[in-house]
Amino acid sequence: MNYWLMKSEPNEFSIDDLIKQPAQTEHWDGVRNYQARNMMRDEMKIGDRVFFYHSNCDVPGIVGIMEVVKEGYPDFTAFDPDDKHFDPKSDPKQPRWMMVDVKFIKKLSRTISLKELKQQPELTELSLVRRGNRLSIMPVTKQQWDFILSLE
DNA sequence: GCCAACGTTGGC
DNA sequence: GCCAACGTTGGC
Repeated sequence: MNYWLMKSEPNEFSIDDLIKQPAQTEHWDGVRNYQARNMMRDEMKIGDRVFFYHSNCDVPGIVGIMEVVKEGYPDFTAFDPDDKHFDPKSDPKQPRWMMVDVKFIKKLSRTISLKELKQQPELTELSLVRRGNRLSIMPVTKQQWDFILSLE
């Protein structure tokens, strides 16, 4: 099993929004970055665990856990001219963007803030805390995963 | 293939 | 709202 972290702006889609979805499952659409796309297309597998991270908000940080329940498939929002994430260059016959489905597992008892994560010597290799890293999806090692959960 | 211009991300 | 960092685009 692999571990991941995925960012979302809570005023766009928060962990509480995920909880409200049917089967507490939602497709993770709108990723328009090739590196992140490749991870969803090639590496994320059913059963993988994912931290839900709230970005661009009062207290950026990890707020919960979800799991991958459907592996990479075309992000259909790219085909919809009315969608915010419409990309005219993504051809349905040869989709440019991919997504996975994720299912809610749990909320953490508290937000583990970015500030706190940055203070941990154990996490200096975590992409999230590295300067200038803006990837919205990133891998987390098992060691990092377990350590982060030990902070809760 | 280089690189300047531009757009986006996201912390602060 | 600012702006640093980074990715993408497109002219050449």
